[in-house]
Parts: sequence; structure tokens; C-alpha cells
Amino acid sequence: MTIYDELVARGLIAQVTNEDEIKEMINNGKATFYIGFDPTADSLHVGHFMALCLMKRLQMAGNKPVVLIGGGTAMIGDPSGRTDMRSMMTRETIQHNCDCFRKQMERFIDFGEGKAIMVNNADWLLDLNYVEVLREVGACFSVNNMLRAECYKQRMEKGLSFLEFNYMIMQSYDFYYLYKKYGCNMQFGGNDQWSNMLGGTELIRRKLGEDAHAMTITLLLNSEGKKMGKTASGTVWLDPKKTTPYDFYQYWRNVEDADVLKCIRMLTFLPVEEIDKMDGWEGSQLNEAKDILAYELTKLVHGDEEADKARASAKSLFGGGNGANAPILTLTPEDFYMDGRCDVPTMLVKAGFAKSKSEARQAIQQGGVTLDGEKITDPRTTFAPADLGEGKMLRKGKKSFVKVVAG
RNA sequence: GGGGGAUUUCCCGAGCGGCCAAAGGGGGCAGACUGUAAAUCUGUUGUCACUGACUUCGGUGGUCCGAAUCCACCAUCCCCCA
Repeated sequence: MTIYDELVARGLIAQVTNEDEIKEMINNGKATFYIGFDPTADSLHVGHFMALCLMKRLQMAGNKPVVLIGGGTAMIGDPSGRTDMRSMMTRETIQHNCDCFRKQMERFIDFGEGKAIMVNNADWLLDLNYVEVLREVGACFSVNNMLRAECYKQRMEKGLSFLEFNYMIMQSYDFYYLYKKYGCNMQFGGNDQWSNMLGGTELIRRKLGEDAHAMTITLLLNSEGKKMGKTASGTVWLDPKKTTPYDFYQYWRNVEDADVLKCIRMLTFLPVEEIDKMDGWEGSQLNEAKDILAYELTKLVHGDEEADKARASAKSLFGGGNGANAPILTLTPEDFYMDGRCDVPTMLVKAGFAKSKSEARQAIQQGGVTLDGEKITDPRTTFAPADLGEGKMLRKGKKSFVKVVAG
């Protein structure tokens, strides 16, 4: 199976500028392609992960990836897929985020001897001269066309600042610049980037009379049409400090039935034939597929050891075990503030299971909290350090566990 | 530059002087049912020393016994005209 066919089989390809040429290029390792990542946070997330996987697949097929970190474009803020303006980031924050991105990416992409390069568009965008750019590049863009682009259309009602309107031009300039400097002939990105990417191919055509290509990856949406990788409490990050490997595992372990196969296909490196076999799975077998998905992804992102640990704690906790690998919550002497005793709401808040003591109290009153299997019914129940012994398993609802010990 | 409108608790959105911690929906959390799924039903959803107290309705001042509701100014956003 050629790499292009595999991408199609996995459902990764959303739109392409010229299928035949792109197929020819990537199947034969002739592409030098770039994907841009705007450093809008200090960690990568699932969306980035998909792009990096695509990059890895193409790199393995002999193509050369260019990772572009958008230190310059982040100064503007991409309006695509947004209904409101991004808050402006300081240069320092952007720089910090760039550094974080770089570190995480090195896990996935091999940057050794000419295999891949990493660039930062701050290096060329920040020194541009306004009037020069207007004459050189601005003349190539039709405002009429730009306004027709999907990414701006959505913003016509809510308002769009001139700053953000220029995002497309900056991104197009990046492609033009990379094309000239590195012979970068393709750009990949999320499907929401399509119009921005076309801006680049158009600019190259107008300025140089040559063809460059663009291809977008299907956005990973769940069956309700929402972006995956988000929970009510926020984004699922790749940084273990921001989203623990266990939580990361749990996120995937809990995807809806309808989304499991799609996720396995798009996100894992399991062979397509193997995935096809899972296609008819239902019921408990489909439940098994969720474990495969969660395990494979945790392994890719956090490594074998962490994946094994996450899987083991999940199995012991949900399989009726004693939760041997549960995270530990150590209570400090200050937590035993009530005559040397600690109440349960304090523990729940400390464990991060409740945002406030009120919330914790409600969980208790509704019968959702147990300590070592015993239901807590009174929010005022307290424990002294000695009561905890070697540590007790505090549980809120079905999915939140922690082993409480007195420190 | 001129005119009009908006800003409410996580989100959307009611409220337009006391009965407002603020309707309704969404989302979240918990319970039942289950497969750590979905759907459904129930409860809950500002904070705390929780049968009470305290702090919220863009910001700052003011009127009033009393303000999310009235007035003034400021900020931000939207719409129409130029």
C-alpha cells in the first residue's frame, strides 16, 4: 500500500489541490512539506499530535518535513474557526511556548542530519517592512476573494479586526518564503487552514508562476460534531504535567462507541488491515477496542512504561481491584486543621475532585463519595492521621480515585 | 465623524426598583440503568465556619429605606449612515 493510499484508508485526507501530483510526489519521497504550528499555549494538544503523526508517516516514506513554528504569526492570531478574537500574547509568552513546542516535537520527529528541519517564522516576519510587503505581497491578494473565504465569513457577523484579517497574508508569505528558500513544495494542515493554505499556493503562482500544493487533514470530530481532545475542563494536552498520562489514557478509554474506530484509524500506527478487522466489533468487544485505542495513544505520547502504568491502574480500579496504582494524595499537617482531623470535603478539593468545598459537600450528600469502599454520608465526617493508616482509597463517582495518606 | 443598540452567574439567555443567588436551556457533577459507552430518568450546579452568613449581574461614582433593574461618566463590542 502506498503512503497516499494509506492516508486515504485512514480517512486522514480532507482536501487536496491536485491529487495526482500530490500522490506522485509523496509516494516517491519527492515532497518537502511544511506544517505550521502556532505557539498559542505551552503544550501541544491532540490536533497537533495528528499533524505530527502525518508528518512522521510522510517522513518514513522518504519525504522531508519542515516544522514551522509560528512565532511570528502568533503575534497576529489566526481567526480561523474562532468566533471571537484571541487575546494578544506577549513576545515573552510566545517565545516560551515556542521552546515548549520544540521540546515536545523532538519526541516525534527525527531532526537528524537533513531528515527534517525546524524553522520559526518570527525570523523573517518580524523584520518585514510594511510598505514593502503591501507592494510585494498585498498587491497579489484580492480583498473580495479573501472575504469569501470560509474562515472570514464566519467572522463577518461577530466582527473581525484588521490585524486578524492579515493572518492569511502572513501564512501565505510563509509558504512563499519556504518555497524559495528550502524548495518546500507542499503545505499540510488542519482542514480549517484550507483557505489560508490556498492563499500561499496562489501567492507562489502569482509571484513565481510555479505550482505548489496543499493538502488538509480531516479534523477529528466526534459524532456530535465537536472537536475531539477537549473536555469540559479544557484541552487534553500532550504535556504530562498538564494532562497526566492516566487522564490522557482515560480520555480515550471513554470515547463514544461511534468514534472509536475512527480514532484508531486516524491516530494510531496500527496496520490498516488490523483495524479493518475491528470494524464489525460491537458491545464488549468494542469496549475492548477502546482499551486498544487508549493504550496505543498513551504509548505514542508518553512511552511504553507510562502506558502500561495507566492501563494497569485503570484495570485494577475498574475491574474491582484495590487500585494498586492509584495516584497518591498526601495530606500535610495543615490539612488536619480541625482539632488534628481532616474533613472529607477538604480531601476532595485537595484531590482536585471538586472545585470548592460546597461542590464536595454536594457530592457527598448525593452519595457519590466513598472511602475504602465505605460510603461517606455526612460531609462533616473527619479523620485523624492515624485513621488513614497505610492509606485509604478515596473515590468520587465512578472515575475519580486517589489514595489518601497522611504525610 | 454622526446616530442607534448591547454588556447578567461555565455558555446561551430571561429579568428592567423590593417576592433575585437571579426563570429556561446547554454543559458539568452525583444517583439509577449499563459496557469506565450512548440514550433515558432523578437530584444538583455562587462561596463559606451551610437550617445561617457573605459576595455576584462590564467598571467607577450617585439617587433611594432598598438597585442586575434608575442617573452620570468610563471601557469594550455590534449595527446603520459617512
